[in-house]
Amino acid sequence: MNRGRPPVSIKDVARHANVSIGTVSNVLNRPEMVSEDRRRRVTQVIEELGYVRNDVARQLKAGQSLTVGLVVQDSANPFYNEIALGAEAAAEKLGQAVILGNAGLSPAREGLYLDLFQEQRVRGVLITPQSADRARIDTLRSRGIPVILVDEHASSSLYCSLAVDDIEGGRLAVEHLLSTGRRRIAFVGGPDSLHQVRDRRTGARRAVQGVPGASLEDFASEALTVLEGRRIGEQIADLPQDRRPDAVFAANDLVAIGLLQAFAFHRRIRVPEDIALIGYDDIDFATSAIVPLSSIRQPARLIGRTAVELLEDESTDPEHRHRHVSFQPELVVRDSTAAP
Amino acid sequence: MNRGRPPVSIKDVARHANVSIGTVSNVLNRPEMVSEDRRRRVTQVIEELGYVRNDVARQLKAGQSLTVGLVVQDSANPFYNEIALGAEAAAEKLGQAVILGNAGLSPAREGLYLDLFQEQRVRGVLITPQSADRARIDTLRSRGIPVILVDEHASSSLYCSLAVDDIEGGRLAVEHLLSTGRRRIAFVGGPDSLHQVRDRRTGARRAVQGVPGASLEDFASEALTVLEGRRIGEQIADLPQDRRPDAVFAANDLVAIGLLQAFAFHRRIRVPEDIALIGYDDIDFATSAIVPLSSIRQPARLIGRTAVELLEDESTDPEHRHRHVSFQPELVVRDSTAAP
DNA sequence: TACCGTGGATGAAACGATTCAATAAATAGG
DNA sequence: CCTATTTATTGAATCGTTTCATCCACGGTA
Repeated sequence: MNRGRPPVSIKDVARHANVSIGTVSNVLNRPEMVSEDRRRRVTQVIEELGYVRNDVARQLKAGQSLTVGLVVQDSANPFYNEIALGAEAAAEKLGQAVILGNAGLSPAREGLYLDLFQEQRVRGVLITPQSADRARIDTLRSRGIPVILVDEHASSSLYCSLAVDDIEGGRLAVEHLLSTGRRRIAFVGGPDSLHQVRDRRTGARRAVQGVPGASLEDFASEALTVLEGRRIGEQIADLPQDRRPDAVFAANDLVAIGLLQAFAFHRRIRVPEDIALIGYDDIDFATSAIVPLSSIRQPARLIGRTAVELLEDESTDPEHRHRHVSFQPELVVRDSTAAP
Repeated sequence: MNRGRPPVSIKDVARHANVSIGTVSNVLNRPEMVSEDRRRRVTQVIEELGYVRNDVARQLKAGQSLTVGLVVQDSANPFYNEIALGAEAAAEKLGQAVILGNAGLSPAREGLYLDLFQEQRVRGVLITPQSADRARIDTLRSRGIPVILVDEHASSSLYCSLAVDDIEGGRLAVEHLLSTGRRRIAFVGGPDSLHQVRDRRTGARRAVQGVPGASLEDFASEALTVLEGRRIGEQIADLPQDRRPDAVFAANDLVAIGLLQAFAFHRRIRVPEDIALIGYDDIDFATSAIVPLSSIRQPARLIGRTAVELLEDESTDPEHRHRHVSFQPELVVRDSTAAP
């Protein structure tokens, strides 16, 4: 126990090794500049005293940290976890660390983490924004902290951004439903402040257009969660059969899983016989849902990795120009959309 | 864009407001000590210049940070995510932040994050350790950084710890299986270095003992993941029917979901008719599995919250005595263990 | 012998905040 | 009007690093 005992500093090491502070620092940072015997002496003292470099002081001096802040919409969504994993892996390669802030679907908490990261002088911020309100993010940017918009295309050219083509994804999903013979399609998702929701719906609309007899009905959820999915599922299940859709496109897999639960509970509705169902994100649990879930896959790890790489480029390359990277979604077919 | 432009410091604010550095600091930290007009002047300049306190410098001076490090075994497991959510919520109340390190089931990465947190001089570390090797953790402790063992009972009295009674949990699970008439029970889990695995198995053994005709067979997995669950599931499915168990207790829900997938793929095996299945942790996705999964619930959020509170106590109360908090698990019955 | 260059080591300044002793100003009391 | 007391403000020291100009000793060269 050494509660309260002040931790060993570089000064202590210097004293014990009978060298100057500068020498110890050199041993740590450019050992080739230090003579053999001193280096050995210092290294040994470091070992003996259990010295650990104080990164706080180091950062203060350097004015730049090796920590990247990542703000995600909802850490309960495995999709964002995958992004985080990708980012972590890339950061590790660069000798950096990722610290995660979970906005938990609340814009207020999003702001809270942005403030915190700003105070901590992180090297940059990766964020999956929740609303179109860019004021806070612009502020960060104007203070000189690089920001990368993840899973969203920047309209301005102030940021790097990376995103999957959600319109294409929506189109893929609904085209697939149509190809299995479904015509009365429902779209479940919300709130509309999320561009993911808007874009996927747009793609869905486009797919429906021009197909004779095909229609798209909208069911607005308040969040992209299992709970909301279940709620809307009950609504759909309660509809008279002739007004019920024969296929549902859910804005993400969590919502789809909620729908599935509701349908399974009202045993009257079978998936895919009565209603076909497709989700979005292709999270791991889609495979293991009550009925294995068709979905639109996004390269989540790659997104996370690329975000960190863009940040690194922005903060080291003086020639850096903001880029907007686009990824393509991919259809994954499972039981939930088998032809009836 | 102000790339490169040095950020605004307290000095700049002082200069613009025609006051001393100390006064600005006072406006920030004890505004009641500063006269009305100066306070206004300073506040206004802060606004104009967009000054943001540099937390790095603040921490250096203070020698203590407001950041808590949390190292989890595997962030892909929703159970640990729940713990993180609980910890975050509690930290927020104390004006602190949680930074997450994901060991990804690798002891090496666990060590890496411990080093990182140590360099960052975090206020303390919450960790769900992966092996019995306490050397690294002891080192941290001896350097004066408080450590809380999460989901594990400390044998020594050097740490606070909190855990769920896994022996009891194992007993609950298998007793339930026995109560539905199953006798040939299989336990799937590993590696044995995880006390969770050992304890849950021990509980299972105790439940089986003394029940005539009941047996417990062991299937060792290499990790507690969906993938490993699927692998063992294939093995079990390939057994001749007379050597097959009639119930499986999986060491956690991810493994259980993997088993479920394997059984569903080999359509020969129906759950619960042919084999009953129970998992552990009661993650959200247990409800929405192919067959809704029975499980043993642990109060994950509460665990996270309590961990932060213990840490706070340890780092502020000079009278602090290490505590070992125990939680009770709870049986949740769903379709996967319905009587045959 | 005087001079120069060089590889190592040093000491002090700087980063941006907090804190505290010292000071200045204002107020009260006699 | 002088002193004592309170209150507001300041300036300097400090935290633990890194960095850089300076310095020193030693060897080689003219």
